[in-house]
Amino acid sequence: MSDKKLDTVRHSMSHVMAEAVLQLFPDAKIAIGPAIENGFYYDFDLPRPLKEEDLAEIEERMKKIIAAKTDFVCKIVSREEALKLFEGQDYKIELIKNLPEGEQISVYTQGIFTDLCRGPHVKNTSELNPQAFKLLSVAGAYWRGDENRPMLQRIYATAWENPKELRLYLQHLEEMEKRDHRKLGKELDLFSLHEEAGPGLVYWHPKGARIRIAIENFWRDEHVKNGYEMVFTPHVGKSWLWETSGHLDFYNAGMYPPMVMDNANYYAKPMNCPFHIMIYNNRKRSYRELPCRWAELGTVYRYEKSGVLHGLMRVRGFTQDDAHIICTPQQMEDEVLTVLRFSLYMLKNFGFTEISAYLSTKPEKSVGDDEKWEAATVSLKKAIEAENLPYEIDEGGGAFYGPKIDLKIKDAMGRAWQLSTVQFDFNEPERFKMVYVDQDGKEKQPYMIHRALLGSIERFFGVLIEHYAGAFPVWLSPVQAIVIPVAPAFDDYAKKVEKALREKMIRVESDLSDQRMNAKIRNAQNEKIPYMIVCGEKEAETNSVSIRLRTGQQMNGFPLAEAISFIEDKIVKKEVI
RNA sequence: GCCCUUGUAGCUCAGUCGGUAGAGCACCUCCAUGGUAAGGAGGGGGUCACCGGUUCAAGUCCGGUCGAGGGCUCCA
Repeated sequence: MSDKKLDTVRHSMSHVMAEAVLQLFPDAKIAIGPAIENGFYYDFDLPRPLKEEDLAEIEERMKKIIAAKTDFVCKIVSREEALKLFEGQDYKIELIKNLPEGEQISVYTQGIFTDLCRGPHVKNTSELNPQAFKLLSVAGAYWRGDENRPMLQRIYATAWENPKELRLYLQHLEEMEKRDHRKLGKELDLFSLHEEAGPGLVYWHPKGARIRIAIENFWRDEHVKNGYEMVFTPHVGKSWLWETSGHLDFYNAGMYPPMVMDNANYYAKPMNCPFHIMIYNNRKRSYRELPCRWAELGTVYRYEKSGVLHGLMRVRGFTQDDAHIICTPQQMEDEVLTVLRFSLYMLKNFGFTEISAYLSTKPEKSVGDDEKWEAATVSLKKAIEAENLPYEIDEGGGAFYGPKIDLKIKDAMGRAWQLSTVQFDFNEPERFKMVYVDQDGKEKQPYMIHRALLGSIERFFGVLIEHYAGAFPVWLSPVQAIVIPVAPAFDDYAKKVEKALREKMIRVESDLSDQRMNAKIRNAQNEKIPYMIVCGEKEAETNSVSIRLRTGQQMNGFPLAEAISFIEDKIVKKEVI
C-alpha cells in the first residue's frame, strides 16, 4: 500500500472513530481528525473526560461501523448549506467561516456521520481493516493549538494495512519503551533527577559520570586538534550583561529569576555567548588574531515550563558544548565549512551515520543588514553542498539574529534528533560593539558564529542511551570489563588480571562477591558490560583469560596480554563491541 | 502553564467491601566453594507524596497542594 493510500485509510478511520464517539456521546462537539505519522487522531469536546474503558468501547463500535460496509459519500455544498448542516457544531462552523471565499466546500458522509472534509477517503468502510487499528491514548489538546482556546480531548490511534504491520508497530513501541533513557538511567544507575532538589536538574551518578568524562575527553582533544582554545567563564552575571545582550528583553521568561546582591541583580546564565564576548572585548583585537575559536562546556540554566521537562531530553540546567568563532568576512566561508565537517566527524564517532541538515533563513523580523544575511546564508548552503548532505531549507525559519544550520541524526529506532547547530549572530557583535582592527587600520565588526556539536551533554547522553539501548560502545562503557573468578580460590588471579587491565587504563572491576559465577555473569550481562573476563583453574595455570562478550559470544583461552590488546584496540577504534 | 492519568520499602509492584502494611529484587548475617543469565536460610527496612475533610475507624472515600507520566503549547 502506498503511503498516500495508507494516509487515506487512516483519515477514513478517524471519521469512523468520530462516528463511534458520537454514538457514545450524541452531544459531543467534533473538531478535526487528520491522519498523522503511524496513525490518526480526532479532537472532541465531550461532556466528561474519557477513560481507558471508553477506548475499548469506541474500538468495538468502530469495528461494527466498519463491518456495516457503508460508503463514504462526497457532496459539494454551498457555504450556507454547510453552515446549516453543522449547526451547533461550533468548531466546524468556525472552520467553515475561516474558509477563503470561493473555496469549494465538500462534506463526506458514511453511515449516519457527516464531516466537513476535503478528503480523500476510501470508497467503502470495507476497505478498512478492523484488525489493523488500535486506539492508543487520550490527551488534551488546545483547539487550533492555541493555549487561550478551549482544551479538547484528543484520541490518538494507530492504523495499518494489515494486522501484521500493526503488530510490528506495537512491538516497535514496546522496544522504544524498553530503551527509554529514564528507565535505563535508573536500571544502569547512570543519573537521577530530584523533585525536592529542583525539577529539571540532573545528578550524574558515578557510572554516568564515567561516560560523560569519556565524551568530554574526546570532545576536548578533538577541539584542540581543530584549532580551538578552551575558556572558562562564570555561571552568573549581573543584569548589565543581559541588558546589553538583549536577553532580558527577549528572553526574560526563559531565565531563572535573579539573585539580588549588593544592589545588583545576578542571573544564572541561559547562554554562554556574552561571557565569551567579554573575553574578546577585554582588549583591542587585530585581524591578525582572527579567527578566534573559543570553546567551553558551559552549563546554562533556563526556566523551562514544568510541563515540558522530560528526563534528560528537556531540562532546566544543562551543559552546552559551546563555542564561538569570531572571524573576518573573508574567513567566514572556510570557518563554516570546517565547523560542519568537524560536526559530522564528531557525530560519526558516536555512531550516528544518518545525518541530514536544515538550513533556516532570514525571518521577517530580523537584525543585521541584508548583505550580511545573504553572505552568511550562502556560506552555510555552500558548506552543506560541499559535504553532500541531504538538506531542507526552512525559508524564514532562522532566528532574528542570524541564519543557521541544524543537523539531525537518526537513531537506531529511526527517530530523528536535532543535535548540532551552527548559527550566525548579527545581534550581539552590534550590541556589545565588538570590533577588530583591520589591515587598513580601521575598526570593523567581525562575524560571530555560535555552534554546538552535540547540543547539550545531558540531552546527547539521553540520545546515546536510547540509541544503544544502554549497551554503549566499549570506549564509552562505564565498566569496560569485569573479571569474574569461577570460585574464590581464583580471586588472587582475578585481582592480578584486574590490575593488568587497570594499568592499561581500561575501566575494569572484579566481582569477588560470594555469589555463584552464574549470578555474576547474569549481573554483568544486565549491566551490559562489554567484556566478562572469566578466570578459573585453566586460566590461572596458563596466564590466560576467557572472555564472554555481552552478545553471548565466548573467546576462551586468550593469553592475558593478547586479551588486553584486543580490548585496547576496540577502545581506540571506537567499536561497539 | 493547560487537559487526562498517576504517587504504597532503594527498585518493580500487590493490597478485595474502609478495619490499621505485603511480595519479589536489592541490602545485612550465616551456610554453600562454584566453568558462562538468579544456590539456600534468616534478618533489617514504610508517617502508604504532603495538607485538610468525612467516619468509631482512611493506603482505600472527598477536596486541595506538590511531584511524576502521556499530550498540547513553548523552545528569541
